[in-house]
Amino acid sequence: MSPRRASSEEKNNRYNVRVLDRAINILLTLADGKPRTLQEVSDAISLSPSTTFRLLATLSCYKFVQKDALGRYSLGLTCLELARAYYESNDLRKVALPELEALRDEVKETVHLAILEGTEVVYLEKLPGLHAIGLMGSRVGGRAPAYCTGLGKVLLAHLKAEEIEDFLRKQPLAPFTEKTITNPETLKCELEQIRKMGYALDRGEHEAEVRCVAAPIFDMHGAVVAAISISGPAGRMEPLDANLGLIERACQAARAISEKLGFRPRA
Amino acid sequence: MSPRRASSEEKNNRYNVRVLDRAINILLTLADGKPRTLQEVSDAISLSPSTTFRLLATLSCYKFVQKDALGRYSLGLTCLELARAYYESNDLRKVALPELEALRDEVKETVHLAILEGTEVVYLEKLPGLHAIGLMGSRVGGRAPAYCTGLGKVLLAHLKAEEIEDFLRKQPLAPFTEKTITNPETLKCELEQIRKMGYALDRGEHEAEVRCVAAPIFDMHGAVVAAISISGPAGRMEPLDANLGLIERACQAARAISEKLGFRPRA
DNA sequence: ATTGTGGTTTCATACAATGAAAATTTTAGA
DNA sequence: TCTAAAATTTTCATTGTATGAAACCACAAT
Repeated sequence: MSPRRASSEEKNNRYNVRVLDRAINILLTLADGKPRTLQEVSDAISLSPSTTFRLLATLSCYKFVQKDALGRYSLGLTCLELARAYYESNDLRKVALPELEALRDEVKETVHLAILEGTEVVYLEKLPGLHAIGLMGSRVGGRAPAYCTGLGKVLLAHLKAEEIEDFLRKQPLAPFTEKTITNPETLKCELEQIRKMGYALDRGEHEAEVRCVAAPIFDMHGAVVAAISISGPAGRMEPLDANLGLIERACQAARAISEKLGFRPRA
Repeated sequence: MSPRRASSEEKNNRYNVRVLDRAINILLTLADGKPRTLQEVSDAISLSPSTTFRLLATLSCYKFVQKDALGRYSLGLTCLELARAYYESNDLRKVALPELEALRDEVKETVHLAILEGTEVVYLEKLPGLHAIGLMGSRVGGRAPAYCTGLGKVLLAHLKAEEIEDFLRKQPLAPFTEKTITNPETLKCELEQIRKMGYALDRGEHEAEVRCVAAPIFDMHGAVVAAISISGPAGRMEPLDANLGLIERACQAARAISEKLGFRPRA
């Protein structure tokens, strides 16, 4: 699904502690959800079974990982508990939540809050729409490629020109649907547009049946730190460009959140 | 709120890797949500600033922790991502979810899924009721004391007698409300009752205005591995004992989940 | 400017983490 | 059920890594 993190030793800052590096690699490896035996883990991170065993034992004893009945390791409960802590103390999320709830209740469609992380979007909050069970694949803590989602495009649009070039160099523009933008030049134009308009549209570029409007959130320094979106099935959202009420409402909510973060509209 | 984990070095299994131990203690320390400066962290875990610095640098580089504008550390995005992985690959939760949704839609009240962890209950899933905004303090990944919640009591009830004694030795029965059971003997009787009846009631023992019905989930070996509950405001739930429909529905959902886990009703 | 505080880097040293290999347990096969 | 093989757990000697002290630096407060 999302581009997997390369095996190991990729982020060697000068001061990294080796054991920690290794232990973290175990966790990241297990983050794909596949339970592994000791051997499989030790293969995955290229360490001797004895070392791997000791690392897993330590992680295990704090419930960072757990052993299932078949002796295979997977992530443990502590991961969930740390996430709750992160989640609750996340200012952006806390500030945005009331606005997002109001927005969701008003438009009845699914509302997202997300940030840019590398070449991907990470969802910080998802409020499912009030219609039937959502067929949207997004999950809190989950990722999606930036170039083909409303949230992603609006976040990319506000990067520096050089960062955008950088992004294009790193990220191949694979087509998810008919509508996915796969030409770098086209994407750059689109981003330009988005920056000027102040919002992004997604006409099924990632999931064919999903349409979405996204708007950026600014912090007190005027930097874009996150984005929100309203998404729903094509049936209810089209014609998207003409749906000015929805677009306006998304932008307004984003502005309200920005102001709560200390953003001054006319700087 | 929840009893804090003691400072450090408490879980010294023979084979623990020291650095890892220390790094994990940093994470657990930061899990209270309070951002800390380098010094505060190094005090909290009783290590020299240089060592702490290096550990934090490593954690930081994998986004396990992050530094805010004031140079204070708090938990980072990776915690959220690991949790998502844990969450999605959690079989119990996956199996239970459809049942829980059906249950929630039917009774319109808040539905929980939880497990016992030490002397506390950890919520794995929370489906908010369909009435107004919930005043319930529970959160996925969060904890609550076992002895004064429906979920907790039903989970305790199915421990071995010796484990219950153990629990009572460790856990002081502090009163949260008028109704909290603070006498160990009374609690033991209550647990006995619960085991016989097959479900637990909470008449505001933790949060004064909340009532709750909880039922146990069994795995294929007949061991109790989790519990579910229906909770709501006293106004709508009382008279609780007489609310046989609700009780029956909770037990039925729990049984359905148990069977999906391979539990054979009449063994 | 001056001092002080907290953060970062350097460095020599001790000892903690390591892998090889032995011991043990578990699994598979007959 | 017993035997062989595989995987896990433990031991152990060695080395190189994590360590804290102290030097250094950035920056705030005076």
